[in-house]
Amino acid sequence: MSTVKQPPVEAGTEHRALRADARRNRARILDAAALAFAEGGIDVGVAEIARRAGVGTGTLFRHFATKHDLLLAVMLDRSTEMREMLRAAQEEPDPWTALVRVLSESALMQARDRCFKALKTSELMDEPAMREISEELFAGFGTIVDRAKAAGVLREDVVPEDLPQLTDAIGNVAAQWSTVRPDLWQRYLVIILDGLRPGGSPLGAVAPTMEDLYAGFGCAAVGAAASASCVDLIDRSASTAS
Amino acid sequence: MSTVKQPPVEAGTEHRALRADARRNRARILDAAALAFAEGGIDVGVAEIARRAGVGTGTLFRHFATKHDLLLAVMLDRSTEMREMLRAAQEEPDPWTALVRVLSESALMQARDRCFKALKTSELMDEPAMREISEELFAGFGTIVDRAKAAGVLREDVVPEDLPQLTDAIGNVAAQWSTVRPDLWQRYLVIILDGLRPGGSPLGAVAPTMEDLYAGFGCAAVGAAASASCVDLIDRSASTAS
DNA sequence: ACCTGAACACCGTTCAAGT
DNA sequence: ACCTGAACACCGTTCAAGT
Repeated sequence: MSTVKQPPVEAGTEHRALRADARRNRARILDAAALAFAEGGIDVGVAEIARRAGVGTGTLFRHFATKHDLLLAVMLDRSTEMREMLRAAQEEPDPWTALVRVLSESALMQARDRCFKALKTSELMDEPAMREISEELFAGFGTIVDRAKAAGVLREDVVPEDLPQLTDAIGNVAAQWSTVRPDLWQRYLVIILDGLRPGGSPLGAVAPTMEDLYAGFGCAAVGAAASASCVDLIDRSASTAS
Repeated sequence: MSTVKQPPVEAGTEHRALRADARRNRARILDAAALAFAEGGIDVGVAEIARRAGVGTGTLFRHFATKHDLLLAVMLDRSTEMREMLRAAQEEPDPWTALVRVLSESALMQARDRCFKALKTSELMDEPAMREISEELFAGFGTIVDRAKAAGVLREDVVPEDLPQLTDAIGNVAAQWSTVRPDLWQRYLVIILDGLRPGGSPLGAVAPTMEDLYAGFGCAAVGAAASASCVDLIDRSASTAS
């Protein structure tokens, strides 16, 4: 006869002596969810995840108060993998190779796991835990970009905050064609890499800041004031051609 | 006491003398849906669309047998706009400017309308009507690419079938930052344009075909055999740098 | 011939009842 | 302290009853 609802285990708060069966159930739910999200996308029913984990749906919601929380836990794991990938890339002696590794390996990660797409769609980036890891990832991007610039192999007007957009662009192609043409993304990686060499045309829009990135993730409404500068861009780009 | 279900008006079959009120309702539903999808994404409830259109949900489903059909009808309209945009771009005297226009204007379209994203996510590309229009769009892409190659302003190893991926990549950025940084996509457009100039590094993956593109849209399962060629790419790209 | 809204199936979430 | 599944709310879809 519980009149007050018991709050589930917080995501951040570390498990203070969970009962043995509870710990095992939590782990099985996470595993089942990660697998289900990866191969089925984020629309797989929570009932199926519970079934695959061998628990009741009530148990699932005891550990993760909402489906969103479950997805968050899964994505935090994935982000950890990404962080380790970045750390490895930083030890790469050649600065250009390091940049290529970051771009191509994050494309491969997105090709393998369907729920990376959810990072932009869903409101996952509002979570403080997610931002914390992102901050670390961005720091890693900074090192990669700075080294490449210092070595003179990367155009000077690119900033670390540009990298998420680029990994995204390539990752989307990699994810969409992962079965039919698993290597197709490389074409666009090469095109972008060529465009990142020093001595390119002026970029035409001021560099994004950290605040821009976070604001962009939370965006819900639609703007309609972007049409004006299009003509400018065409003129500028045309004058550089041929 | 209708025992047999009456099929709703087919999407392709042109309205053979709809009753006046029915025609008006159909138009109002389409308008309401287009607006709702554009600003709210494809997850807006069909009940809200019906309410905005001033009809009952039953009427909505009489005209469009399923929500998917309604979305299809809306997207066919949007594709028509895109076709007209392409036609206008083809009349551009300078081949390079024509290419820039196609890329930037499709980015702007995606920034304005949230449901362009649904084109890849949803199974909309399975529809014959959608393919028909796509075929026409691809033909337009072909003209743009051929002219630019002939003028010597575009690298030779790019094919028309590459354009959808590139417009997608830029369009995604445009859509995501449409409110916060409506011009941000231009940075990546410039980078990609620079990478499209003649004399770039070898692309590293064979060009996509029409069949690849259609297969990619229908893809549901996840492949896991793409990791091998990553190292090759890094080596190849590193040797070209500095 | 077309419109309508109550009714159904499905999915995320809750909670009283169990151990 | 934790697990469970029936029950609830919500949304896409249907259909018997209306005009």
